[in-house]
Amino acid sequence: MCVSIGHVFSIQLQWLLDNYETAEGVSLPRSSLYNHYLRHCQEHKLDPVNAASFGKLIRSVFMGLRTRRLGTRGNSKYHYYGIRLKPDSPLNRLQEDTQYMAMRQQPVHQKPRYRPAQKTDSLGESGSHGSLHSTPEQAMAAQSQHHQQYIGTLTQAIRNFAKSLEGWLTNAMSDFPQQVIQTKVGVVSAFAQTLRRYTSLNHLAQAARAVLQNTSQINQMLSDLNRVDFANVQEQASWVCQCEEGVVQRLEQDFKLTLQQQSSLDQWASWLDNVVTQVLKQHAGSPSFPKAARQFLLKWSFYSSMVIRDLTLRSAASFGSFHLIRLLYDEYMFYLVEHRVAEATGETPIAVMGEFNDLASLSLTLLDKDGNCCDPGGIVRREPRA
Amino acid sequence: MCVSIGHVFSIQLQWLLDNYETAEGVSLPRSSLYNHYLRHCQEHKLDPVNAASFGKLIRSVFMGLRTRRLGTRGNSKYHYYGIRLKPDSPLNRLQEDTQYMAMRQQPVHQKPRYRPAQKTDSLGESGSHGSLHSTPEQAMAAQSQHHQQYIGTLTQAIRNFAKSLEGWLTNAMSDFPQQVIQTKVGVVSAFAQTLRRYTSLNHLAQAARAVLQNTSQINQMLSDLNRVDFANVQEQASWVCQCEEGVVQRLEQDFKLTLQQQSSLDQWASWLDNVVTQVLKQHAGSPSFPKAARQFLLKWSFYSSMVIRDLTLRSAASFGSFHLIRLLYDEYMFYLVEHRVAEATGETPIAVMGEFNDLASLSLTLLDKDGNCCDPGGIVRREPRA
DNA sequence: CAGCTGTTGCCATGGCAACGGTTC
DNA sequence: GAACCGTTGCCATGGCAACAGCTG
Repeated sequence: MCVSIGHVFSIQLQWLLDNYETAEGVSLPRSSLYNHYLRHCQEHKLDPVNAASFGKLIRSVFMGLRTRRLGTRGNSKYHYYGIRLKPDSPLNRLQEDTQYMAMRQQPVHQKPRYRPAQKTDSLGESGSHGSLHSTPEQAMAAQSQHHQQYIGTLTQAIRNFAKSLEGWLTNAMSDFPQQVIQTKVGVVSAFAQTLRRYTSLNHLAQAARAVLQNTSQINQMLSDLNRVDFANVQEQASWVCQCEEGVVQRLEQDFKLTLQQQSSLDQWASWLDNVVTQVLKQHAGSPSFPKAARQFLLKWSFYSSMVIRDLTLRSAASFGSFHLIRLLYDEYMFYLVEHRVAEATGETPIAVMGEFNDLASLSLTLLDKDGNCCDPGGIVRREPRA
Repeated sequence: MCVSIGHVFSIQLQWLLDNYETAEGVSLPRSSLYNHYLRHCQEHKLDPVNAASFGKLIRSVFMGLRTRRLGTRGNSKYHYYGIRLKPDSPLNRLQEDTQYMAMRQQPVHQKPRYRPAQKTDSLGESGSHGSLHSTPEQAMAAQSQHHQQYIGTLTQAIRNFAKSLEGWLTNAMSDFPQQVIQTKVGVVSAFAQTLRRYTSLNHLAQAARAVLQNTSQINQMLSDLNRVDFANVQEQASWVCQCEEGVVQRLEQDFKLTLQQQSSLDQWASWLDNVVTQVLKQHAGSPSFPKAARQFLLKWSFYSSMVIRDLTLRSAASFGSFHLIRLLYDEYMFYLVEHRVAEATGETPIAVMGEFNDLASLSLTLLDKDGNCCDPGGIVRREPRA
């Protein structure tokens, strides 16, 4: 037993020593180091310690680490200062979004910022990535290439919410940061609208994909979902929706199954498609088709809300994931149903619902390709702030 | 300006000195001290600093405060150690749930616990509450007077009870005929259900009240809500819900107004009541009343979801508040509608929707009484872990 | 000069694990 | 002895306010 613990420990330790080294004047975001660690654990089927305990480990291995909080105002993140990824570490390939900070790591207040043409040697000390972008412009460029890191922002925010909701509900106390800055809400053109919704959906889909590919999140979702009291949900919803219990149960089972199989967004999309087909087939050809379709959307949404509600009351850790996925799936459902209605009535989807078609004509499948938009994420994440 | 800041500061300071004093061997939960402070600020229309800054204030006033974390395993709460409420403070009346801890505050491991007849003097040094109960029996009695604090514990117990009741019963009756078991379990689980939903709703209401009383949160909500693109919401929802735009806009305006006025839960309850009345009055007396009522619930929920969706995509800081409030209001809407349907059809609410009435017969108003239990919060927060 | 902005010190809170005392 | 439990140390993260360097 002692042996196995020691063994596991030495694996962790070796991994740390293999991939990181002490280095003056550079820092790493704690989260990226910890995320690497989590990934490592997942790959080697080790169960990870939490961030706090990991901190102890790190500090016991690399003595003398200091703490810094870097980032733009209101967005500071904790960093370990005095450590870097080894230049030859395979992790460099996994996540390249951390090094661009390296160039700002000298205790600052030394000045060589924004001196484009002048290659200051204060940057030279790190032989690795930091120096790959030896001018701010290059660093910027690098940064924009690493937009992927923003994908998780939404889920992170929501997860944080889920976490803090617990606190609210118990303590009934909390205060938001006082960043109440009124921004005028201008009149937005339909085009801008469509564009925004496009990018929103795009980001949603990317975030959702990240969730659905993460085994531990999936597992958390499954475990949370299994705690949901579907009998209660049905009990309340049935009066409102008048849905057959059998249908609802089948959907529940199907959903869990699909989740369990770590389905891709593609597979989810066809699952959703199939649901719509099944539900609406009995109305095919009937003049009541549009009405039935609308009712289906209403009820689908209602059931989703009830499940989300249950998850909230249980402070399910996966609340954020479910919320995210629910948004995306509802949106897709909307698209699917509209499409069916358009087919059924012979109208074009545009006639069914104006501009929505512009958005909806993107299928999830399209969104599933590796999102390479270079939008640094101002859409979903909070604007840098005006 | 400096003067006014100084003035405000001195008010705060005077209030602290008036109500608290240093005292060895006793502690106060930080949250209760901070809650008192918030209440004081609210009453005097001062805007409060956050808990962290309040901590600085406290420590600058009462030097030498130490930190302790007391509570049952997994439920520890931070306390200031070395301070107490003054015996003559009016706050004693407000919240009597903190002092019973006093007798356990000696750094412990000293042993005079449970030595009924022997009046140890280790308790003597504090002239106030701690020493009023110099035997465990008296302490018990005092404790039972402070039963308010147990409200939370009670709900916790109820909930745990409700949760495990089913399992117990199934086990206990494992050798009864299968049908008997099923019937019994059914009855009991319905009951457990009711209890569970009662406690959930209670907590929801308390949390919502905290949100609605917090000016900065309200402001955040307003600002976020004003950014919501209701035109877009309506555009999507109208096809599904077929609601009149005018009605929706009026609701939107009303909602914002009610929010702006920092309405109490009572006022919100009557607002909701009024909404139901307005919407359903055109169906009064009609046989389609129940149907209309159900449709209303569906559409209400759908619109809520759309707004929440918009808030999510904007990463609104007040997302959590809205989510919380939405859960509560939906629940209340459910109750209201059911009640109306029962009236309209002449059935009892129970007939309309079985056991739900048991829960629903609590109005929000009842829940609005000051729930100041210091419930360690096992209800909504995640269970200690299995 | 006044106004921004990144950084950091001080505080809060919370998870986990170790410790020492109690109970069975 | 084993199991349990309250407490505490060490770590994490995050808000706010003060500071200092920029920028206009």
